[in-house]
Amino acid sequence: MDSNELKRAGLKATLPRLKILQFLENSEIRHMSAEDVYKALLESGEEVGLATVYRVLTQFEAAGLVVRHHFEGGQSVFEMAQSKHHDHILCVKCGRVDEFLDETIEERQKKIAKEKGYAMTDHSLYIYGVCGDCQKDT
Amino acid sequence: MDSNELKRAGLKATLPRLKILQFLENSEIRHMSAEDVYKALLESGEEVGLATVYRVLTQFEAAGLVVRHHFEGGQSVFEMAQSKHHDHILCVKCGRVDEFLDETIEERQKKIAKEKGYAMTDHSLYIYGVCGDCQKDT
DNA sequence: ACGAAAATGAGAAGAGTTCTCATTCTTATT
DNA sequence: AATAAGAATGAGAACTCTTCTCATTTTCGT
Ligand SMILES: [Mn+2]
Ligand SMILES: [Mn+2]
Ligand SMILES: [Zn+2]
Ligand SMILES: [Zn+2]
Repeated sequence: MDSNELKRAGLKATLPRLKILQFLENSEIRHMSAEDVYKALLESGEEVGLATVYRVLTQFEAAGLVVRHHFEGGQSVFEMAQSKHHDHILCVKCGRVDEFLDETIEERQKKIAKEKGYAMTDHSLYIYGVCGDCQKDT
Repeated sequence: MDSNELKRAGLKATLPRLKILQFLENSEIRHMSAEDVYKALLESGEEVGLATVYRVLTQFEAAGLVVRHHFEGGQSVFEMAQSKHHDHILCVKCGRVDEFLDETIEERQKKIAKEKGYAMTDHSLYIYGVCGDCQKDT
């Protein structure tokens, strides 16, 4: 029962929130835009408004249930929060997304922030390239 | 004469392009949105259309004269291209932007791309935090 | 089951950016 | 210097993504 997960997050267990949470948890695709989630729910026969999807994803983000990313292309992309932070490498041809965590980079970032006198709150790192599969296709 | 710089870039030396290029070159602020450029030109009495500013900045980007960044907040931000690539650390309170270049991070990124089988084309790294000045203010 | 408070959904609105197309400007050629 | 062909401009329409508004529906403690 996901309703407990919502309760724990301080959110009422409404139908739209349950549907969205279940969908995110069960989807094989980890990184999805609000529109992706909306369309997928529609196609599986679930009735949810687009405005609600946006609202709920933002609430999930605030509650720490999901993480929002700003990949190139203008839309926000969401994924279920994992225990450990990670960064992303994306294929500019097919949109594939891979994840990585590099402690050296993480440390360096902290060092840079300190050197520049900043109290670091966050960071975002995206590597763009052509994935192995797309390199084959000519 | 900036017109030569434009010619070299394969662009006709039109008045709007010259104005925008001069403004970018002489501005003390390095990182600006299209709207910033547009408003600044208006205020200094120059007549340029907003659509033209967007168009010209995109052309300058394609020509390698300027670099486009996607800072948080949804707008594209532009700066005159420098000889050397660099990344950014931004204050979430006042919007201040500092630049840095860390060879260790650069190398690590290449390594990660290789490990994941990607032919790396680009990367973007933003560190967010509270700058020294803003830490003082309460 | 009831009622107060919160959430939803449809569509309007907003922000940032691109597009359309009639008019103006640039530049190569006389 | 005048001309002409093609390119660039600017005003506003249009587009995309996201948030807001508000009437209606749902949740949940009693
Ligand atoms: Mn991820
Ligand atoms: Mn910079
Ligand atoms: Zn690919
Ligand atoms: Zn600051």
